[in-house]
Amino acid sequence: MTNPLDTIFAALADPTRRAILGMLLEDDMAVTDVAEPFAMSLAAISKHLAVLSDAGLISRERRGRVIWCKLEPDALRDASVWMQGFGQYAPLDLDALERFLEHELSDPNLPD
Amino acid sequence: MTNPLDTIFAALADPTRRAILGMLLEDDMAVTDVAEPFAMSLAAISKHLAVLSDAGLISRERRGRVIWCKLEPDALRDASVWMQGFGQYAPLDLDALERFLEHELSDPNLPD
DNA sequence: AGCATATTCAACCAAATGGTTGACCATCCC
DNA sequence: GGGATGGTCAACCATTTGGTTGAATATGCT
Repeated sequence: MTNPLDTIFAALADPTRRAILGMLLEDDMAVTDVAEPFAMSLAAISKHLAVLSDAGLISRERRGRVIWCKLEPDALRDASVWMQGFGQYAPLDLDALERFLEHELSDPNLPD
Repeated sequence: MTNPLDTIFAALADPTRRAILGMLLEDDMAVTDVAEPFAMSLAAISKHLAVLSDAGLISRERRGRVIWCKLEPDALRDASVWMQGFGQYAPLDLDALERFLEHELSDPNLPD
């Protein structure tokens, strides 16, 4: 009954979760490795991963005793398409993208 | 200190607020008129508009005793650009856009 | 079997969210 | 001035959120 976009946008509203997505953009990761750079408990990261998973933004696959997290960019397409309804802007602005990736993905809310 | 994307995505996570954005896409509206189709108090809508305004997604201008709400699509560009970093998908899919506009904007979470 | 590693679960907590109602300003009109 | 209209403010409430800690579960290693 709740719209998938509710869940997707809510998942994206947290800087820790966006940082996680940025990390997974480079490669699949185990939960422990995802948690490593953050200044919070493993359980907290596990919850964040559950939120991302519920939103369909990532998938988790157990292999042995480690659970591998994988980015699922398809879920973002829905949200992106929805937002394009409001755009008088160029939908593919690579320069702006690059600036944002620097500010967002290479400078996530990670501890020093 | 908090990232603008936090606020923008959080604002988009609520179906009422997305419906409001969809309404404002057609034309600027007074607060009372925005509230009219929803089954909740004017004060609640006023709060939603404040959230959207804080996120930069709309602006409000008082003219006489009525406050006009106006869509500010620029704020969405930032979020859209951020999301494009995750896309192996076509960033401008007009067919999908059209389908979404039908499901989302012409069928928002409005009461019957 | 026994221990270490990987991850989640459960209970708890503080703060934020989304709604309500009633009082309060501001503006227009007579 | 006085009344109706447009909107916000303040206090309150229930639920959700984002974090904690400690216990539990599952797998791998020797």
